[in-house]
Amino acid sequence: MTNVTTAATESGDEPTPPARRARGEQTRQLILETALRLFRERGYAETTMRAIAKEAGVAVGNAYYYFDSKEHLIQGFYDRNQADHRAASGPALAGSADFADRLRGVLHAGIDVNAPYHSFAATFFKSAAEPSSPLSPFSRESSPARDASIGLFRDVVEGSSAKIDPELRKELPELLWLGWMGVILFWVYDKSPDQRRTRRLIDGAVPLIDRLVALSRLRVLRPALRQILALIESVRRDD
Amino acid sequence: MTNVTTAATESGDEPTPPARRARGEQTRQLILETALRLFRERGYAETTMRAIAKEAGVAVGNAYYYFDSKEHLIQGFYDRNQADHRAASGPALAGSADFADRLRGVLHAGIDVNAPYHSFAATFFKSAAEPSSPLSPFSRESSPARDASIGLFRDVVEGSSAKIDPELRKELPELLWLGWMGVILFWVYDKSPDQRRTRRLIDGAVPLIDRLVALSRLRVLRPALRQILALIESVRRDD
DNA sequence: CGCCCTACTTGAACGCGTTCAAAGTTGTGC
DNA sequence: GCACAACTTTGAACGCGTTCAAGTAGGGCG
Repeated sequence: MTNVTTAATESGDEPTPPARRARGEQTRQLILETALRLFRERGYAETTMRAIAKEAGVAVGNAYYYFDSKEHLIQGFYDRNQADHRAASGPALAGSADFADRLRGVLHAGIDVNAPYHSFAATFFKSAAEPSSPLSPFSRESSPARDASIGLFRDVVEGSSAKIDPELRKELPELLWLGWMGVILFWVYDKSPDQRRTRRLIDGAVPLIDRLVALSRLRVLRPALRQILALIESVRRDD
Repeated sequence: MTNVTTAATESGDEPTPPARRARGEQTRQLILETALRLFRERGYAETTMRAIAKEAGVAVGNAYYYFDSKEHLIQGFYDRNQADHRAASGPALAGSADFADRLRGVLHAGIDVNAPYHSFAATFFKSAAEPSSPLSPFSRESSPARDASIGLFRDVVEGSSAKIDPELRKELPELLWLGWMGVILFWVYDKSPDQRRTRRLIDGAVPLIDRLVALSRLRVLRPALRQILALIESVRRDD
């Protein structure tokens, strides 16, 4: 774990906050790094806040000064993972203009990136499932990571040579992201060696999606497509 | 099968114990009833094991004699809910032979039954999301409730006049159950008044499913259907 | 320099889910 | 009746996440 924060803390001119003390930010990073390391080494449930504090050389209360709860520490994991996913998707997005290739590449890259955390991800996944939790992929707190992820699928669509119905094209990135959440859900439950069932799911589903997307321009299917898009729209309304 | 887990599990087919002592079963029911009542009144997280014990007039430890954990109390909720769902589906299943009507009726009945528990269901949903949890809808412990639920959707299919591709017909109950899990997932996250977005989702999705199922018999779509069924099969393999 | 203000830090304490050794209760065989 | 074993019940105690009143420190201003 390389300390990425030094550069930021050394500069004496921070933009938004009063640039007076960067000491706190150092402690914050220290606690976060320590926590993520222990999560990886021992698992989430087995890592106590007391252990994190002790290992980081601070008091328990100090961790709560920087993080609202133990769960909030995972948000850092999310953010880093999202960045890794984009990086790992680079080759696939640069290598082909074929929609199916691009989608398959990004999905497999996502699984690659998450693979080392399979067992540990499963245990903290339960936190993410609670709708009111800030860790939920649908929560306001997760929206930066979510938007970044949707952006990744926007790149899949926009960089592809596929001819797509314009109305569908608009919705497709978010729909693909939703599908990706489904894949992650499947992956979390996947106990097969190397999660190969998830790989098969991706390889099998991508051609189907590809064909479905291509069919979206057929005039015969226009009413059906419209109906689906209308359903999505009507379901999205309200709050 | 190997029912060695706790002394608390149903002793229905165990050979050894003399069936004389049913006194424990009374206490077990008392604790369960009290717990579910308090969950409904105060919510899951806000109901403490101490409060359940006090309200039931027993010691905390006694609750743990019959239930491995606070989460295990929810299994009772599951079972009852499943029975209620079937009962509430009666009219819809008796009233029409139209596939869409039957499916819509069963789905709405399921939401009706769960509605009183919406806020509390959301908090216990996080337990269900953990793959290793016995509360997971895919777990071995949940298989009785799961099988019963799949059976409900089998009734939807078998009692309907819809003409369905025979291969699809075989898989359809389980697929509909999976879809039902998706609806529940959506419902848990649905914060609109009376969860009306979930109602709209059902009303919008049912005709689409109905049409899709009807199309399954078209010869042109046979290869596509085969491909989908093959994907399901290939993903199901392994463990 | 010295004082203040505020960002930061502390650790005891709280209530929680859970455990467990001990005690109580009850049916059965002698 | 008695003793024994199995079943049931108890509540103090443990370790956890979390809170909070109290303390510390270091830059800015007089």
